[in-house]
Amino acid sequence: MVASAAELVRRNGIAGTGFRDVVEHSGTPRGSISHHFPGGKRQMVSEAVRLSGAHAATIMSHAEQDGPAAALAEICNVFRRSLVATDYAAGCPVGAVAQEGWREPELREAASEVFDEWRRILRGLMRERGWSEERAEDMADLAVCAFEGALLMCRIDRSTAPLDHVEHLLGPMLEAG
Amino acid sequence: MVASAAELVRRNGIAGTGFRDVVEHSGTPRGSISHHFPGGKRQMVSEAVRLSGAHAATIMSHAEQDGPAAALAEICNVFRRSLVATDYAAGCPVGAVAQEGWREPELREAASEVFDEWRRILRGLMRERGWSEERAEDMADLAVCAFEGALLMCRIDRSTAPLDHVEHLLGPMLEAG
DNA sequence: GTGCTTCTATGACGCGAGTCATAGTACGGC
DNA sequence: GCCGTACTATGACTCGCGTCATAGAAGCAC
Repeated sequence: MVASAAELVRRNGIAGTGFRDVVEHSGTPRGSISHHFPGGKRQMVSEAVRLSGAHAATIMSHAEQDGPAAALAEICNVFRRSLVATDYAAGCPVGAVAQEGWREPELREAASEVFDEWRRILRGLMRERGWSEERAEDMADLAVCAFEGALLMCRIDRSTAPLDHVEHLLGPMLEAG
Repeated sequence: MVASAAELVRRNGIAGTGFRDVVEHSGTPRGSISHHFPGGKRQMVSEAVRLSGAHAATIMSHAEQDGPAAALAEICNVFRRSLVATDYAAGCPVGAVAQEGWREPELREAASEVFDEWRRILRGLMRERGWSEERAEDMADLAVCAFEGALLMCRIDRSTAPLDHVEHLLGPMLEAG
């Protein structure tokens, strides 16, 4: 159910994702919404964001031993495949929450933690490559920002070019301190 | 009225911005909505995006003679001031449409044109600095992606640090081919 | 089997949204 | 003075949403 919510939020945003859509998409019973999510929609979206964030973090960690550029390439590949497979409907659920749900403290905090973990992973990989703490932090910020922005722009362009360019330019930068 | 719509969409997104909010914020008569916007909400948001996009384009153009880094710095400064002045409520209306309104062809096209113009401006400035056509295109993509992503992340972090980092890292890159 | 907890089914409720119809007003050309 | 056009006022209508209340079913300890 949380996975379905994440998938639908990716595509349609928070406001565009209703409980009715979620139960239909997941095949779960409708009557148990308020039982599993006593916190209502906020809770469901919050959990969906954390799930997606953790998923992305493990993807990056898979390429951990190959350095920061490989981690970026890996996550870009996954999202690029999602984009083309869904005809550019699937963006990033965390970005969706950052855009629509930032007023809700619960959602803002969930997104914040996800972004922090992503940056922490990249920072760690860059430090292993000999980056200074400060430069690693700045660069990790840049990478995550560019990645999120690229997902936005890919949908608008109906093309993976922005993501390709971001990966192509940022990859070498992440390696060489 | 369009300006008010742009301002409200920046803050609350499309779904979070109703006609009632717009007429209240702008002080315009409520009864004339369907007269001025026969295309409904879509039309209003579309015009708001184009207005904001043109506004940002003129801001970048003001620093035109000082090169691409100055143009980026200028637009970053404007949005940074908006962020702190509104306690991190004001994001980018174009980004909001890219996230929420991309399914509506009219909105998608409006956002697409705005992004294209921004990239075109940056590309032109970089070509003047001796960049190759291909590298200039890639780099312009990266700059706009990182900028949009930074606005997202600034709201979540409640800090201008992501935007600062993007500007500091990207500025020198835009100058030196 | 009985009773308790956990989960599911169904539907009603209230709210706020976008839209639209109808009526009213201001104003300029002739 | 008259009329056509441009704009405004008001409110009703429908629709879909999140939420909640109530009732029913399944599993399980004893």
